[in-house]
Amino acid sequence: MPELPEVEIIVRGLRKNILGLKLTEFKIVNKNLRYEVPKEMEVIYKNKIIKHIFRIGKYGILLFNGKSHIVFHLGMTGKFRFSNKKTDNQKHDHIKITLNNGLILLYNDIRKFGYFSIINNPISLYNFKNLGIEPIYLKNYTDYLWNIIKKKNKDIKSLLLDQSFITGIGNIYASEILFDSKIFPFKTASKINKKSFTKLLNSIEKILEKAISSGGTTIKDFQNIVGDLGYFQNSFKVYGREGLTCYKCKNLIIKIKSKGRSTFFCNICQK
DNA sequence: CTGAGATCCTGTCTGC
DNA sequence: TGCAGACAGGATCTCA
Repeated sequence: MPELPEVEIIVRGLRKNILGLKLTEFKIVNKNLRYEVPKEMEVIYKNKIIKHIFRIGKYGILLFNGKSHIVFHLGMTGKFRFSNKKTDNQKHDHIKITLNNGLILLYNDIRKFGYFSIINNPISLYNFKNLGIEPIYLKNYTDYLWNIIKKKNKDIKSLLLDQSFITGIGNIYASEILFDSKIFPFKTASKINKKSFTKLLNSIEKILEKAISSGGTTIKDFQNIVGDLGYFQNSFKVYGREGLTCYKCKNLIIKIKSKGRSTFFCNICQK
């Protein structure tokens, strides 16, 4: 589900609804996520106040008064929902947070690839997860990124999915970004010229911004915190369009599976 | 340093 | 209708 735009939408929703509230209970319903949810979280966050909520890459951060904060990752199927009923239990609910205004925030994750962890210094995420550049700051790191890209012998699509290069891009937006910048997904990164590279950075910014302003992408089940669906999928040019005609050249969109991930492209428009 | 493939897990869709 | 297999917005590990 969640690439940078979806996580951003979730984080904005949380900020709007629970910033400044106090947790009256932090309950672990099912600790089995990608990493086991630390039991002490139930004690640590009880009666703590949410001071800041923000996003780093595909991670969400909740800052509290005190020294312990929370980092969460939504994996493929992680989602939040609000409830005002204490008895609201659904299959695959993992975390139940009760706020001092009576609202209950539930974290549900079917495939359990997401997680909740304690973090003391959020900036340390950049180090221990080895995160790369935030898409919003790309323009400030043009030289840095160019120096990396011209040394990489892997294909550009793999590089875009590498969170230690640029953080936040996932499988859907990688295909869309490469179509927008007219770059063939399996082109070796080091062979991309400066002009295409500049176009690539522009496309990353453009596509991600448009996705955010569209409320994210809903293919199966992404929804924001109050249940609204995203609609960026209506703007897809290549993702999920294999066998359909390219909007630009009328050639058929191709799907290739590589490294376990599907890649969509137009082999006329993308060189 | 690369790519390929497996793995974690569950639900849904496709084809026979 | 049933069932096996493929596939899914991610990240990480092993092996070649």
